[in-house]
Amino acid sequence: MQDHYDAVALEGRWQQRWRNEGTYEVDNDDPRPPYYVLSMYPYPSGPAHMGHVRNYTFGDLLVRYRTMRGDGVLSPIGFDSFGLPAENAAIRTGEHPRTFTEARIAELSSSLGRIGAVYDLRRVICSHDPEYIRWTQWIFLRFFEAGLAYRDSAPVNWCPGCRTVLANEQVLPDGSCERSGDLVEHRELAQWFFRITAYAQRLLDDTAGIDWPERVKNMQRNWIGRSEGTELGLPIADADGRPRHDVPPVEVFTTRPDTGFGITYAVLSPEHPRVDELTAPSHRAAVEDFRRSVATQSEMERLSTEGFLDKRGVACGTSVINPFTGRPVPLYLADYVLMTYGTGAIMGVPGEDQRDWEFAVAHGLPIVRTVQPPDGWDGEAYSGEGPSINSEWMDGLALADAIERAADWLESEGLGQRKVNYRLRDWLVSRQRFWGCPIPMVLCEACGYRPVPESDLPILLPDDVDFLPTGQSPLNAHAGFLEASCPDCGGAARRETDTMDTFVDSSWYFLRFADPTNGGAPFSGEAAARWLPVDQYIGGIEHAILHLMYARFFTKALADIGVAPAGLSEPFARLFTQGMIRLGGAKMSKSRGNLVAPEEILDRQGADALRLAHLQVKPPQDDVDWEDFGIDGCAKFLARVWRLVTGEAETGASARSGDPTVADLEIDRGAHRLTERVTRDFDRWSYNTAVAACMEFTNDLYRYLQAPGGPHGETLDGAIDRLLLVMAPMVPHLTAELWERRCGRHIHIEPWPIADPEKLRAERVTLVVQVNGKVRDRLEVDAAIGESEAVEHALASERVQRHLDGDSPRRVIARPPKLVNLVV
RNA sequence: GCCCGGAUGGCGAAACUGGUAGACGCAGAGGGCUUAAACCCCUCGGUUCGAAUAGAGCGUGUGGGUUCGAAUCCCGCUCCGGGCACCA
Repeated sequence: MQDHYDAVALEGRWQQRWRNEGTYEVDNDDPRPPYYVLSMYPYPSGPAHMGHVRNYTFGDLLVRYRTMRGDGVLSPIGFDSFGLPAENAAIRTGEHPRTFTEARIAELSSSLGRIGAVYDLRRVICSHDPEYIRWTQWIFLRFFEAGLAYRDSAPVNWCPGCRTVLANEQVLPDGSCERSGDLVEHRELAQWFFRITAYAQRLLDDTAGIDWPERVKNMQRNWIGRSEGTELGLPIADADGRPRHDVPPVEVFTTRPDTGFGITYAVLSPEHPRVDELTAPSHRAAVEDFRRSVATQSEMERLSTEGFLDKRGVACGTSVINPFTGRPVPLYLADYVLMTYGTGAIMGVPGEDQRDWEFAVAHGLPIVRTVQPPDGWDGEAYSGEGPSINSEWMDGLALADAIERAADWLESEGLGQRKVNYRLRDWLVSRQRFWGCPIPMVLCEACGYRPVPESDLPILLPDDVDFLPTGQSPLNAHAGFLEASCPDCGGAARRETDTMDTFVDSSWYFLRFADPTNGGAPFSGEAAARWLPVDQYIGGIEHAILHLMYARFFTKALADIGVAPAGLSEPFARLFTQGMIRLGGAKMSKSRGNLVAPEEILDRQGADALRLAHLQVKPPQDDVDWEDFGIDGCAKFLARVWRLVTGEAETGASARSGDPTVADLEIDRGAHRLTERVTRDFDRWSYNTAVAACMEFTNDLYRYLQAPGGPHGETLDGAIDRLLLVMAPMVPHLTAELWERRCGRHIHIEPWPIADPEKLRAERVTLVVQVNGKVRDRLEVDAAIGESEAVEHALASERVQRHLDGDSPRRVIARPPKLVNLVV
């Protein structure tokens, strides 16, 4: 065992061996306890980038660790292989997205292998695989049957750059496209939706039972945005200011029904369906102008007009009745009232809402306070706690009581009812793109949109297509694809050319992994029940809302319609979100051109050094700067371990015999302590400290070996065994090689070492002696020292005596064997 | 504006339930090995005063508090990061 550490050569050998021997393949009837580790499947963009390396290193560590712990670990990998980049490349070069994508998959797959990540490669799935398409479409049809998929005309976010509709989630707060950065426009289009809002409450409630980072759960709760309030009707006023009974009232939603006496106006969204009906002839021209200007505004412009509320609203020339006072108040249109939230209309209560206050001032409307602001209040609207005023039968009530009383009154008078609103909208899944899963519907002139029969699945994308520079989906021009017959009447029909948002594919792939070759169903209930929920899901924080929310929705919906096991309500029992990698302060990404290619490091220093650097640099959940990585230091440490184990380092240990030395005892104890620390650190995602523990122990071994009176050969062997075993999940190649050389066995199927509690206990410990809380001395004492003995020792210390200044301690706090604090 | 996190040496960080602040690594200094350099091995290192390997003071963003004892718990503030945001 004298040759030098050649990481690159030995890594290739081991990677091949794990693949050939199927070391990490697991069957669905494996007798070991099931454990499902999943790293988010990647979009195949070519060779792995540093973010991939980080993600798959963490996942791989866990797969190997749990395997050594005795679990039957399901470790699958797949590719999120539909999506825009392949289609953009096709538009540029003419290469079919499928061949383009498959080349990228081969590259990515190979680089994942090169970092030493191991998977059950029999279970690989790709979103664009015909079998996967079949079951994605099959699920769409089940959702359609269940009323969870529907077509509706809706104002949509249209990205002119991508020439497609975007989900709300894909529009950035400044109104630009998440992907292309183009300004998103508003258009009215008929689109396919998934009814995720039907699950809003369950998606909210069930966050309580999953072991996810609080931050992510919080983001999801924010996104769902539950709001409790009351919906009430404001009757339309006639010319004399009396309520009309021949037309329905304007419905508004409010969280503050207690402010009802302060309603001094009402506002409709410009898109509200009753605008025409409720506009007086005298105001029609102004209202029409206003609606046109709003429609052509981008989200950005609409936001930028903040602060000029006089220009952002227009009067309708009609009035509605404040049901609390019975008096008429004017009706307006304003662009800040959204048709997509609540009822698309609001009541204006300037006294308690700052935006309403500003609107009232801009339009010369009266302001009536209905909550008494605190003394010295010099602000405008007051939305805090306080007794009701100017509110007749509510006067004097505290805020919470007033809200209840007002809601009760509205309900008892038949004027309104309590209601819960959510910010969450239905999921728009239509994309006017080619490279996605076709939506399995046809449009029959006679029957309308009809689902294609199950026997026709999968509906596949044609190969003979031309990509136009306009970016239009070539499906619209492909006669063979378009042509269809109606499954109901048999008449001519046109196939749907919209494809599904790629988030649909990633909303159920983790279920398919449980049963990836099932030809009669997306997966069997039995297989899903065995593996799901995923025991540990690992991915980037950037998926905190979209992917994770959609996957949760799918899991619940599939369980409800009897496809997934009834008891399966959540897909991912535990979630870990790793931090991003930055370079020069910016997130590393292809579009920024600041990628560091892992391949170069793999060629030079090897996968183990790169993996170790990822583990060591920072706590895994933190964002990390590439500048902070110490690859060289990690490579140096691995070479140090190599020399220690192969005996290149001078040991002389094997020559020793006889009674155990102090070094023997301490090294043995250190080895058990190492085992304990690494185990605990793995279980709590503290990989940086696990690496530190290994380095520390290695340093200790070197020092002991050089000091006179070193350890016996057996002690050293035992210590090295433990060191290699606990390092195996982190640096799998080096440890596998050294282990095989030592004992001819395969380290990755060895059992995980257990720390002997007896050996964790030290015999001598440091007793800290404080005087008035300041450390004045440190004494080596027996670990079993008693309280009085510890105090005795402390008082005997010369340094301590000096600080006691002749006094005897007024109070003694003894925590043997670690600390004595003398108070004078 | 609302909701979450953070803040510790030159740098990344560690400190399990309040009990030795700075483990481990990077960068740095010194020494050993070597004809020499690299590699490798060992040692040092928060800061101030001090000749000191003597001793002492000060130190975990900031101001208070609780406690024998606070990086850790409580209250106020500052700064940084993230999420949501005309949401009625």
